[in-house]
Amino acid sequence: MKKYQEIFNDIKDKILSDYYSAGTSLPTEKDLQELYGVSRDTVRKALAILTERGMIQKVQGRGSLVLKQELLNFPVSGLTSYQELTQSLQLQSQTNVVELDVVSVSTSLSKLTGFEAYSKVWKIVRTRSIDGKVSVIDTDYLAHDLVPHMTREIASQSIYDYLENKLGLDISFAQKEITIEPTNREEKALLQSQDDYLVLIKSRVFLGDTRQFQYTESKHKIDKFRFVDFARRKHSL
Amino acid sequence: MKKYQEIFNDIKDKILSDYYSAGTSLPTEKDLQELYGVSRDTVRKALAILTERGMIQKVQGRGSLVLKQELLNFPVSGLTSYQELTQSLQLQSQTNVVELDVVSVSTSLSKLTGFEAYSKVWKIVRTRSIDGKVSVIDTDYLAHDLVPHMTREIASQSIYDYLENKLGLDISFAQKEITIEPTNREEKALLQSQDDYLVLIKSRVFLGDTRQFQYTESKHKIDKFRFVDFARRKHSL
DNA sequence: AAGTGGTCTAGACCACGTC
DNA sequence: ACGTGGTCTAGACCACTTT
Repeated sequence: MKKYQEIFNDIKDKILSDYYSAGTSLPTEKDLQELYGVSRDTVRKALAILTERGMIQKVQGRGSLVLKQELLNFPVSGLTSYQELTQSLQLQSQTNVVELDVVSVSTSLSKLTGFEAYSKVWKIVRTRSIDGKVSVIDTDYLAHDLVPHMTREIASQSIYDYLENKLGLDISFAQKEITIEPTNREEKALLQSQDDYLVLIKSRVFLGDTRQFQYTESKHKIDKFRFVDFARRKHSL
Repeated sequence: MKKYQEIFNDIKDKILSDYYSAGTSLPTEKDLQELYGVSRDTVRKALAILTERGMIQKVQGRGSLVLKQELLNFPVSGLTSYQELTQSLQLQSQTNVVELDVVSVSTSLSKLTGFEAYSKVWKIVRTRSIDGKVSVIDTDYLAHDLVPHMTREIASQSIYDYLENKLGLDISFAQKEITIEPTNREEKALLQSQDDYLVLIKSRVFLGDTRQFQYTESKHKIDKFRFVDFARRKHSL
């Protein structure tokens, strides 16, 4: 583990356990430097991650202030998988695999998904239920050359866990788009709903070496959708 | 202007103008260091911003790859004001000030907005129209002690421009939440719409010294809403 | 083996806020 | 005046990819 990651973790835990509480200041960079026995730059790297996550705010001349965490409990932002989400919130959740096939990418599907035409991809359709009620329909396309093996068993658990921990893929970044779309008959049936609209999240997901391995359309029941974000103002940089 | 900002700007412009084109590599850090006549750390700071914005991806041992920008044209993410947005997209947009008052914060309004009870705030209701059609209703609450002066004139232009450039406020970060809500009669009238739902964006916005100066509810017509985001996977850090 | 980015160090000086 | 974080430098060594 890198030193700055360990320091970040330690400070993060201390903030979450209220050892450093909201509204107070963290120790100065000089003090943290001595506390952990590292250079100032290493401390500053850890503080930079805390800043980016919205846990602290640095004010020149004053120090690093600990921010209130109340609104940040639900991290739909930042590329978190459904499985990780329900686990961290301890929700009772069930996944049902509706479809699992290998398909060839047509030219129109290529335009939508970003995958090369005529390449092979897995198509996986799943429904996600909480308290026995379907709240999400996921349609995943996975590059077949990066994910040669896939089963209903894996798809009903966490695909991300399998990709990262079994296949060792380095999932790195995503481009996402959220819109509201009219619901068709099939979607109404799957969602067991008469709502005329659903929330559609399209994402293209890439590995650390910039190869695309996934395209997903995630359709949320309109009353089950909530997106929480922490944003920093990017001045005219 | 800071050196790393200038370097960031220069590389950003070169990417946008296709001087460095998607799929190719940036010069090495050593080359950039010599090109700009700075230390390696300063180059790395500029590259870190490009990475965070999703413009490049660094791959150890290979270099900094330029990513495709196609999905990132519409930066609703990252705390951009409506005025800045319509300007950068060159949309014809009109703002109509429906209400402008000073109100005292009740206990319930305090809970919603995050402002202290019994403090004074501006309440501003505005509609935003594109091509003569209302697409957004904004309800803003601004801390009166931080913004002592407000007019219909300012509210119909850009409030953010006034706050940053006239008052010199340092707008820094926000906590945002996006949900879909049923539309009431008044909202239907303002949006000139029969839709049963609208997109609600609640945000609390803070200054660099962590004082809250704004709470906003932004209600979007459901078919006019689009949210695009670039997200990096935050491993179990 | 050579070249790339990733981490870490030690030190300097500046900008800002508080006292 | 002092203490804080912000910027910048120069150099070392490590991890990974390519040749």
